[in-house]
Amino acid sequence: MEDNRNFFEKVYEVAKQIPYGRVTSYGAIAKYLGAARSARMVGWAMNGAGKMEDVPAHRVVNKAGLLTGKHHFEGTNLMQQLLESEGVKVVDNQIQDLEKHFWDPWKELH
DNA sequence: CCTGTGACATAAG
DNA sequence: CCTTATGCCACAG
Repeated sequence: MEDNRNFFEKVYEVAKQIPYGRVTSYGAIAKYLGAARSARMVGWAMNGAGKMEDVPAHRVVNKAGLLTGKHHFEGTNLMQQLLESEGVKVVDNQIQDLEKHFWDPWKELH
C-alpha cells in the first residue's frame, strides 16, 4: 500500500491509535515516523488534526507531559478537561503520573 | 531557491 | 524558575 503518506497523514494515523486514557509526546510520534528531530512538524500537523474528530490531539503533549498545545483548543482548559475526562490527572497544564499514562508508539507498535 | 513558521527538544545563563 | 539561543526538519508562499 502507499506507505508514502504525507508526514501529516502519518501523524494523524498514529494519533488515532492512541488508546483511551493514554498520552504521548510529539517527539515519540516523530521518532516513530522516522524523523525524531521533526517533533515540531508533529505539533504543526496537529493544527489540522484539531479539526479532525478522529485525531485526539489533546492526547499529544510535549515530552515533559506539559499541555503546550492547550492554547490551540477552544476555551482555556478544554484540553485539560478532555484528558481528565479520560482519567488522566492534569495539574497546572502538566500531566501527573505521565509514565503511567504515557503511550509510546515506538514501544507499542515497533 | 529562499524565507518564514511551528502545539519540540535541548542547552546555557 | 525564568528567558534566550540553537538545532532540527517539513511544509507554505
